[in-house]
Amino acid sequence: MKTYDFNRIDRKWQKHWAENQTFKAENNSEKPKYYVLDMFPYPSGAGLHVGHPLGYIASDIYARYKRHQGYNVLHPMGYDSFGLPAEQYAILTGQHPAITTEQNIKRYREQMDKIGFSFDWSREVRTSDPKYYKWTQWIFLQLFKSWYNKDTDKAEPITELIKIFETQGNAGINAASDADTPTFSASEWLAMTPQQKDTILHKYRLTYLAEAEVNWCPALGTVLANDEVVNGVSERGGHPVERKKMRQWMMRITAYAERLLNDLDTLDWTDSLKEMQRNWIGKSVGARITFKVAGSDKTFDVFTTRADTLYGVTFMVMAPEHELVDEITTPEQLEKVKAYQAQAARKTERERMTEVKEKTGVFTGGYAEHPLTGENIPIWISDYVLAGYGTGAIMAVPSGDQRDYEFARQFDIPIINIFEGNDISEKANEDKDAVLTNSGFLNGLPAKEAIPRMIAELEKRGAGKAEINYRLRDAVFSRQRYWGEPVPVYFKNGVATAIPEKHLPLELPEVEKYLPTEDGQPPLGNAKNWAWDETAEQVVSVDLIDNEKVFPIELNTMPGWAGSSWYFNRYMDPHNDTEPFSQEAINYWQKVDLYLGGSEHATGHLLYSRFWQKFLYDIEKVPAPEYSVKLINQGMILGYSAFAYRINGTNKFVSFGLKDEYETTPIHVDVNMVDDYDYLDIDQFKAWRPDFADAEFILEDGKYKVGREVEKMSKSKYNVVNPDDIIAQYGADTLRMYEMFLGPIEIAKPWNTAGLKGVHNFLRKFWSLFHNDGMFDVSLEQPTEQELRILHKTIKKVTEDIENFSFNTAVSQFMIAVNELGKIKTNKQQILSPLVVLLAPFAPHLAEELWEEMGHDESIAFEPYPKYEARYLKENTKTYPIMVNGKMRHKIDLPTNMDKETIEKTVLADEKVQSILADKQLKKVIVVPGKIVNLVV
RNA sequence: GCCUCGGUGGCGGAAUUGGUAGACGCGCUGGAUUCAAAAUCCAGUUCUGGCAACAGAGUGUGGGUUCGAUUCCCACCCGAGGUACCA
Repeated sequence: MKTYDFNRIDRKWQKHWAENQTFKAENNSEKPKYYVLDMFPYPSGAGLHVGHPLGYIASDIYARYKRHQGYNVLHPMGYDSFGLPAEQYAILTGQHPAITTEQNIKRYREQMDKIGFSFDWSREVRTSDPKYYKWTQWIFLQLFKSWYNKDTDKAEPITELIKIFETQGNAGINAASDADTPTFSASEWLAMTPQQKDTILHKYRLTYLAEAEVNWCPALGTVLANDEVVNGVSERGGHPVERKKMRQWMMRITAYAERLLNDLDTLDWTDSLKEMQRNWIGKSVGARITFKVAGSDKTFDVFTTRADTLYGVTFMVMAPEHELVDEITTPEQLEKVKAYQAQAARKTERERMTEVKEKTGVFTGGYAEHPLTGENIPIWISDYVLAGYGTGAIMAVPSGDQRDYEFARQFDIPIINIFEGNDISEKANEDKDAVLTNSGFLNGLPAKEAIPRMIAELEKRGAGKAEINYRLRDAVFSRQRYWGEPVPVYFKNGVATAIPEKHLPLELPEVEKYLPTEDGQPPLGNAKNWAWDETAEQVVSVDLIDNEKVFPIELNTMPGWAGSSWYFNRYMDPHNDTEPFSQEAINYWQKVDLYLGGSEHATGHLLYSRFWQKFLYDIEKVPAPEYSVKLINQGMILGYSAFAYRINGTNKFVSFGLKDEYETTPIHVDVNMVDDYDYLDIDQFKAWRPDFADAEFILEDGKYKVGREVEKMSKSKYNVVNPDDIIAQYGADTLRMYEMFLGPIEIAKPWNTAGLKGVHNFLRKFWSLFHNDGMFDVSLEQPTEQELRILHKTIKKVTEDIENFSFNTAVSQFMIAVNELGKIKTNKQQILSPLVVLLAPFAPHLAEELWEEMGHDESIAFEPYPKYEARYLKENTKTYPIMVNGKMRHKIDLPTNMDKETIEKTVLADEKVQSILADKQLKKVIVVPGKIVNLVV
């Protein structure tokens, strides 16, 4: 007798789809297009766990659903295959990262294939493939060759900028450029050496070299971007990070800050995700105010959002690294200032963060002149002012800013109270509605009115202007690593020069060691062939470097986010060898229609890729300034860790319920040794690790119960569940449906196998509807009204649920349908056939099998999606709850098309209603048609 | 501290222009089947009281609007995520 043989069905149809290339998408079609994208994975050595495919399953359901609806669906997958783990493995073992990566990808592919995804594998991309990174390098060079014109609000060729320099100098240019860009005339430009010109151009390029304060991680031997540093330690590995000045490649993402911020309004993303990006960009509107150094013609600027508080300034604070500090420090203060600067430089990010409580600082001995009153104001240095934000200096208003207040109290600096009715003995007043006093022409005004007046006054005096600042910094683009895209640039006597585009890709050279060189150069410093011969136009040995024809190539590689910042466009035309993607392909697919991925990429990938898309839009390579309007964040599936409790100092373990009677230490045990009722398999546990072999146990009810805790799924916590195991036991369709059934896709939830059986039962029951004693048995009889109602209700609800990405409730709808149909033992083709199509996105293997059994030759994958018919949904009557004073007393069935007055009359005429109302005074009747009748007594 | 989201049975979670709270699944209880068990099927399952009919309470807490609030408003408590000396 045949049963629901899911293993056979899975294998059969996965083979069928692969052999027939069922899901291969064409770049042109009569059908409307739809592009469903997943964030591609880094192929790690650990393989996939049940948490990884959650988003892939959801997107696969939607992609399959769209195919049924008649769309030409692009649903690709690839690998973000440059990355640190493969490199670290290479350092340990000497194995080339490409080999490790290849193995890992193979494993990932096998695991993904077992789940039955409808990816178009002919479009697979890998960021570490030279054919792919050729174009990552190409985009890098386009950025290198561009500057940002704030007047046209877009990127433009640097050659145009050079023309302006040659004819007019740079005075009239409104560009996104470094703060320290000098002003020069056309003749001054023409007189510059190539090196000087190069230095200037880097202040304008969208990728540029700069001496920048970076997050240096000594343990990893590389710099990190801001989003790769979490709580002062590296995101990967948790190593300490320090601030260090280094010459680095940078990406001028700040040029796009305003557009990145504004266009968030056009995106259909979750509020929290948009908010994260808004905070990260951190726009603040304020003013730049210029202060003169007393007794000198030097000036310096501060940035403030509260220009109106200028009369309350009693001291200035500069960041310890501020360039003017050395000049203004008096000989008497020199020693203290130097000591403070040295101390500040030594501090790691983490130390700075933990020492926030107390303000520290040193007086420089120098004074600034107040731009309005002319009074002398002492200049201090302190690390509470950051070199990297605003101008690296502030005007301190202790009565209006809590940090300044604390600093003033700490060092006994006077406080001028500039707010009416404010008590400055305890804290500063940060209330924006407070009215100013002691503030000359601003007295009596709140901040809202005072700020523009102050800015106007400052502009009149040439001492300030309105300005907008962003928290967002330019992104560091250099990594001192081997396993990344080489930067296609060589250094011609110090001038960074692009390798001609026709010679891309600049392929990663072989090295003997993946570690930095002995003199501290990045790993590429170990490469023998890593010099550029300008005349031969090829890569040659470093021994030939003569700095006349042969020059050294850049040793840094690109960061992990480079390759992932444009891959979604490459899928449209993945094998193109003459351009990143053809205009034909991008004009057909346009952009991603649905993007699924984790919110952990909010301030990394999702920001950088928007930036690159906008740049590609500016240079007219892509048709849309945003590539992903609709984004869904799938929540993580967490591990359900299990603990055994070892009694301290012994090899004895006590069961969870009794552990409080002892001093114990919890120890992670492998969740695969624990059953659904939290009981530990003691024999397996003893065999697990040698030191547990002779462990003793204190049991409760003859069993050992473990403790449970929800944690991130990770190998070290022994809470990893492999999808392969679930599939072997229950089949791919059960895994798919169960992961959806677990709860809404966007929330984090622990993996718990408890409900698996329920979903598996559903699939078995569904299969049973088509089979009688294991034999296929479907009748061609006409369905009854009741059966049609069940069918059409299910079509309606499932469709709505898919459209709302509410896949957990969609699965519930299927279960309801199969229960209802099971009760009346339906086996009618006219009911079951549409249900199979409905189920196909969720459980494609079973659906294909049943579809074939029903006598179809073609795959179900493109079968038209069934539509519901309203006539089967309409109920002719509606049960109205009859409420008395808001409490339900009775129910009456009434026709749905009855009007308000008739309902009222009918209800009042009802016998039961009259008996309820018999001795009560009726005050009013509230009728909500289609919903309720409320009698108020 | 600030920003965002959330808080519903023993558990995962349903329920939106405000209208019978707890769909569906798990678990649990009882029954059928079985020598027995597993599996399967049927019934029940928010809590309290009651054999029951039924009564009362109930969506984090307190208040408000409303005939009627899980849903809207105010205040607070708790949790998750993000962010932080950003001037």
